[in-house]
Amino acid sequence: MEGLLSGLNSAQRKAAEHIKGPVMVIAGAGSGKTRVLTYRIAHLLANGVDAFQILALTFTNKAAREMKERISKVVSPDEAKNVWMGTFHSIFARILRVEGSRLGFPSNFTIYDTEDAQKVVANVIKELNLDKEIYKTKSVASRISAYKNNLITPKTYAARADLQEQDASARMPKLGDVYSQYMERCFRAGAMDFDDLLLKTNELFARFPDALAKYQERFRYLLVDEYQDTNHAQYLIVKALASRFENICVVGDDAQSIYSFRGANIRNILNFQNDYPDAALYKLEQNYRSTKRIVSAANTLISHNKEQLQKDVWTENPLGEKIVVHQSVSDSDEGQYVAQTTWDLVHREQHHYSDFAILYRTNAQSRSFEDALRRRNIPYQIYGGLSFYQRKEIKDVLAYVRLTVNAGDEEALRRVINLPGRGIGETTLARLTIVANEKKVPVWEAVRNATSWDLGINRPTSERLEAFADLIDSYRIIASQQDAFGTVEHIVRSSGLVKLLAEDKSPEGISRYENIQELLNGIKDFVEQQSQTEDGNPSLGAFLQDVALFTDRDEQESNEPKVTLMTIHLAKGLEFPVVFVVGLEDSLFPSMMAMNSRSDLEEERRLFYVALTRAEQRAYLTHARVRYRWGKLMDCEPSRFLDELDDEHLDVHLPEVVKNYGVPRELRDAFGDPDQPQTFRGGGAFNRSGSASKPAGPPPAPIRFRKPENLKPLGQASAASGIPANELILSPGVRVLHDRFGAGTVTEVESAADGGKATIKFDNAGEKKLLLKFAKLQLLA
DNA sequence: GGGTCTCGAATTTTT
DNA sequence: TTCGAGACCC
Repeated sequence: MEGLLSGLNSAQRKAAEHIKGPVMVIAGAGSGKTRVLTYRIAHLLANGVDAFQILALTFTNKAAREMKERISKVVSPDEAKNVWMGTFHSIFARILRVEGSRLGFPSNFTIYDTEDAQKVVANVIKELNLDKEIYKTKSVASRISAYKNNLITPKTYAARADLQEQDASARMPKLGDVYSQYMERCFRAGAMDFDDLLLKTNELFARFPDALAKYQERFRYLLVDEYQDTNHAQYLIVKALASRFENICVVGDDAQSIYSFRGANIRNILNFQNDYPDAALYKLEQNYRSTKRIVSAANTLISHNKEQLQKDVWTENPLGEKIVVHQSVSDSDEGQYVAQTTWDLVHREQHHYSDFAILYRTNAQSRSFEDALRRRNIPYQIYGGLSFYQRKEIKDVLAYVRLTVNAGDEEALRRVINLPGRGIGETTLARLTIVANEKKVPVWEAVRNATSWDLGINRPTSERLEAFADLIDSYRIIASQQDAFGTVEHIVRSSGLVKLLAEDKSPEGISRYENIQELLNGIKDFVEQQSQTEDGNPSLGAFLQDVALFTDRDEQESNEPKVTLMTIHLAKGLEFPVVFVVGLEDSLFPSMMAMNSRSDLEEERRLFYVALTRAEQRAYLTHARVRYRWGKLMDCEPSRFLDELDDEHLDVHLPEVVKNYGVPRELRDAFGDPDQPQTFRGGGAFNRSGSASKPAGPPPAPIRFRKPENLKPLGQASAASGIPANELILSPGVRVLHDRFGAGTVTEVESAADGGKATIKFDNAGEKKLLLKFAKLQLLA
């Protein structure tokens, strides 16, 4: 143990060894926060603390998993296993499975994801006959979510004139009704949404002091990672649990608080010392990640924020290269610059593709980079967007599973009752809902008793309903006899889902079919994993609990080095040798919606801080002068944040013609004039000078110069000319490699508005027609 | 009850 | 532009 701790610097070590009483660790970017948490837990165990008495809360599954792995290496894996470590949601879901009956929830309650929750809201709005133009599903759902995160229940809401007034002035006087009806429906379905997991935990602890005492007694040592991102509900849970022994250690960085739009409250960390006047404060200020220039630029940037805890991040790392600020003509040009620079660095400095990250403010920006990378045949991986478990076909299968485990699950029922088509339509469903509401029972009850209850539904339809109920009941029997894999395999076959998908021979349909296979493989893995641990449970119910909160996007990690593309939000906690922060333009970054208030703008600045501090060796900041947004060509001004970096660390790239203008404020004056867009629509000249200033090196794929009037993103420009970008590298006879099908030969390439298709004869998988935008094809030499 | 078309909205999103 | 929801028609 001593050896372990000696690997820490003095601040890290003090934070790890201070185990009694409240501790706050302010951990600057790259300062070894995870090391401290890991060693702190190891140190607790070494000092005789029972592993069962430690609770560590994180925000992502990934963070929890990584910490678990690290701890297993330091102490015995058996002991590490006994530490409760997980996300707020998974830990409290686990507790609610045990204690939820006190609140009237079954132990097999369903967890509704955001999509499910929104569907419930939409149904309620409809049933209450409210104007859906005013009561927009999404905004109603997010209001409800915000209330829950602030522990405002429908009952509290009814007593809060201020909130009601607020909603009334947003023309939604009935919001309280929607909210309480929503809660009622979830309750009846035996379902909790993500916010409920926190809200109900608070309710449990408030209403049942013995339950609180039990967990206070059990979890004597609390650790909370990313404390700056806790919302009010999480804050209260932590506070309640800690109030007995006050052995609480929170770790965070106020400068990296970027989730206020989800209810995260930066005050929680700023006020920690008010909550615990005796709290010890440790600051981790030495950065081990980035060069001096990057650290210094980031410090200067964040110093523009008024609200922050005082700290002084420094590093012993080398000075490093200047941060490159690059201006591009257009968004597609920006993509080309990033791809070209990546290619150059890989070929001239022996970087691997996995060293690179392209970070953007919004997901929509990924396209120009995909296009450019694909043209150079640079492998990349986009993170974010739909995760595997959010795909329709996967959710369909899981809906059957959910319904099997919890018959009350109304959203699951609605999803699959007519999938595949069983002649049960909207009208029937509406009838069922009305009757269920009248009787205050789950909709399932109405389905199950369709023939015996008087539903006002014709005979054949009632019989179809009963047949459906029989089908689900039969799954329940299978589930009690077989493991999760056997059950789900049976479900997808006998429900007709597989047949439905197998009939769809389109590339998308094939991909959906493959996803189901993938899901089954995943379940097989789960079952095998469970059978390897002594207290493992391979049942369907256990699988569902595992999967409900695993909406993670870190599933597929391949061995092949790839460039990473993700939003800055997703990049928090990660690091890369080379980082491109792209789209640094006012109203994109900072976002248009964040420019109205100082606190919003400060959050955007923190976001930029997070982006910049992901970089270890090199950082590139790019912005474009024009960009396609919402289908329109827009003039863009450089981000105000660029002005906030010190010039001495910057290396500013401009197209030759404008080099002598300086940056970036002047740039705005020179090019921000919307009346003269022609100035820089002389695309050709700028393009040429732009590429002339790039480091030498042959581009591996053809780059076409656009005509002035054709200044469009690559995909569009080339589609117009009949040669979609994707197809530039594909032609009959070309050998390619597909993730799943292996090697094959292209036999035909078709143009299409959506990016084209290719027919490929695979060596071992036969001939397939693939949509190029889905098939991640690699060229074979 | 199921398919097609048109209209409208469009940050970030650990769970 | 792109996606999804809802209207409309068979």
